[in-house]
Amino acid sequence: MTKIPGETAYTAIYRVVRRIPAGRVATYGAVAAGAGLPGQARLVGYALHRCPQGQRIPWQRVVNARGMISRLPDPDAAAGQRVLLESEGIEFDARGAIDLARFGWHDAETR
DNA sequence: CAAGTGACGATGC
DNA sequence: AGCATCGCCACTT
Repeated sequence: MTKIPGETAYTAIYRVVRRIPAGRVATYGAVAAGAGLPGQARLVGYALHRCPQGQRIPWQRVVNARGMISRLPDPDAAAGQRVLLESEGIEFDARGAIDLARFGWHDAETR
């Protein structure tokens, strides 16, 4: 991952999230690692929390380590995210979790 | 400038 | 197995 001086961790995170292909999901930790911030999963969540719509970040493809959707004080938003992911081909189990072993995305280049 | 907070994760109990 | 706590870092008040 090319480290650009002056770039905040946020931008790096957004870039990684944007690289997540449809039909795949990445965990906060994986995104953090890909962004050059190993162990800083919180920063990823924080960055996505701001939800920069101007960059159209597919934040819905980022889930926690259990493959479940976090945040969601809004049950409506949760359902929307789930449906959106399902429409991309992602399958949820009875617990509402995603099988990371099959849908978990791992950066092949880790640039 | 100091303290609090947060879409998480790992560990302890 | 489920809950409580600490750690990590950036941003807000």
